[in-house]
Amino acid sequence: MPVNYRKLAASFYLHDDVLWVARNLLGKLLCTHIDGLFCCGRIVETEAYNGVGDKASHAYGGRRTARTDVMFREGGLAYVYLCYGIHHMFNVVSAGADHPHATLVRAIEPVEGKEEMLSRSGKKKWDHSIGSGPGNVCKAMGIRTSHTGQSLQGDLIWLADDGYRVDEAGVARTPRIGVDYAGEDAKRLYRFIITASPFVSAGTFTRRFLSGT
DNA sequence: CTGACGATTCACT
DNA sequence: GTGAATCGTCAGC
Repeated sequence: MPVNYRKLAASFYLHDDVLWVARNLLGKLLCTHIDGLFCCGRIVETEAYNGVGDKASHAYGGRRTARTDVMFREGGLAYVYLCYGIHHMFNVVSAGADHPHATLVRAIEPVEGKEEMLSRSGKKKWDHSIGSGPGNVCKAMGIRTSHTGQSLQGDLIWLADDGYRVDEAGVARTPRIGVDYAGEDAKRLYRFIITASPFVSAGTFTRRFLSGT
């Protein structure tokens, strides 16, 4: 990892407000050293899943199963699950034990290891879709469901700060994507994006929401 | 054991 | 905009 990167401290993940975590993950670097390849990308889109009271969360109502168990553990772990039988989704578990908070990383801007990401994506030509959307993020970074439960203090998957700062004017909040089933919770502004990034997913939805039409 | 379905993506119209 | 791909998870029997 480049010398100016600082791995996020364990204390970052213990914050009890998942909205704070989701907001402050913007601009941080998601790094992986998987299959012998080092890659990292700057996080530009996140979604917060706010504990047992959030209908959109896998932990809603205190549901604790083999899959969701990791969310109930102390913050600082990776929660990776399979969606639609095909797509791997990477989440950052936060807060203390028995507070199942998670933040889904939905988009990154590739910074290091771009060739490896392109290769993993299976695409021939570079384009924004490489880091856009939660399934694509995992594909590019090599993250798989077998990595669920991994410590983010470890050397497979971790988060880093290189001093980059995201000012409030460059951040927007919208409802989350694909959680229409969650009733009132579907409307909450739990999605955070760096507005100017071309890697942010769900562009049509995002523009419509932000323009109020 | 069975069946319905999902925090999605992509090809095609 | 529509529909198919594809399989682990979980509720229910």
